[in-house]
Amino acid sequence: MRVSRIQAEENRQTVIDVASRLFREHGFDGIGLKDLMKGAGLTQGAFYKQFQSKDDLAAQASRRALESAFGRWSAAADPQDPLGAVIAFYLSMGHRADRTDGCPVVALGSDAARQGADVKASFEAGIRKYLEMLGPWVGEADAEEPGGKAMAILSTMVGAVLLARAVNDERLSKRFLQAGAESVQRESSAGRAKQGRRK
Amino acid sequence: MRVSRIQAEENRQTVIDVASRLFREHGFDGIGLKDLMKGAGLTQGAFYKQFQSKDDLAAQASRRALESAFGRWSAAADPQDPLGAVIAFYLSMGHRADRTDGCPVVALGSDAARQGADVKASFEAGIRKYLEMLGPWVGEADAEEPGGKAMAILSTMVGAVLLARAVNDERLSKRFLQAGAESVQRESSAGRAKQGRRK
DNA sequence: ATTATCTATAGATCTATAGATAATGC
DNA sequence: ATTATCTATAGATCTATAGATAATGC
Repeated sequence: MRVSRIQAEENRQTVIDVASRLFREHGFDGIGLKDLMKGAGLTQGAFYKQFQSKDDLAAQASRRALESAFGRWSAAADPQDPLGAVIAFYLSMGHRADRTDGCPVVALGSDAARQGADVKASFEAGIRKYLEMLGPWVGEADAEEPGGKAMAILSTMVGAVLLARAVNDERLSKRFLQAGAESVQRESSAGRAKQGRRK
Repeated sequence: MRVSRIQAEENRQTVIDVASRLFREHGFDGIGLKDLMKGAGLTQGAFYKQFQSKDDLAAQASRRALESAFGRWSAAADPQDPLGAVIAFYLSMGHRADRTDGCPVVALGSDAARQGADVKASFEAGIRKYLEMLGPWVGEADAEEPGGKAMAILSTMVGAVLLARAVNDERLSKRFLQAGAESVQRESSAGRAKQGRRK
């Protein structure tokens, strides 16, 4: 029954990956350890050799989910128009429909607010990375502290997808995504104009 | 043990009120029927004479929560500068700290996305009311369909509070709220300028 | 000898239902 | 007679732990 240390570490990573997706789909309270472990091909009994508690896994899975989402932004951002490219997939009906692999801030933001400091630390680290990436795109210098324009734009993007998911009417959802995209474009081009970098 | 019909109806309303607050605090999956009923001074056994299921209560409590939040907007909105007044409390550290009585879209938006059509219908109705109220404040005519500017502004407000709650660092939270407020003011004054109503 | 995973289980809690009780409503 | 609420419980599920097993690592 025992497996090698390498295999055990691989299993641990698989559990974190699976949890990062299943938590986004069902919420932290919406799925149990049994189903999380089953998703990784293991049984519930193996859990506590790998993690301290369900909260511990929630923190690690949140970190993993944010990293994965950041990777998507990096991959999508083509050099010509990185913000436009990110907006195109973030503010889309595809993203609205795909909680499992979508942005964890939207999928779990309300849940994260009820969690402990560890889960919030994972979110905070991921959110800071988003802001660092957004800053230069909207005409803000690389700075220690994130800029207000990047923060407002991220808020608009997150809010638009959250609202698009909270309603039944798909036409209304589309309008939230579209309105968000237009607003972000306005805000960002105003920023770049100030720097004399309007395209 | 039996109470009058009037008392029974009062009890029902109390359960809905209590649930609208406790769901915002703990999430739909984070609190059970026993504690919900205890909050209204009843026992769990009385639940199913009043509601079809927990989902049924979730839909009714969501409706109640949105109505209550809309009431707060109406109360806060002074005629001189209604948007400014709403922003002042919505994008505040007080609102960040008070999930229980705060905006249900922020407190339960991620959860609502996982719920059935009834809960989403409650959210949709409430969100449409928010938009109807916002429209005229940002220079949009009263129309059948909500305007894009109001939708973008609501997205920014919701997103800013969601992000402010998902991080540990209070300074970062404040900056999200501040950045959201400034962005909304920019967007709305641009709207009013177009209509020649700049103050 | 150590240990990663398994099966089994403790003890709590969850939603929902059943039957008893006592007050209302006719 | 009806019924709003109560106590009690069914049956499922939850997190966490205990002990068995079998392969690894020394």
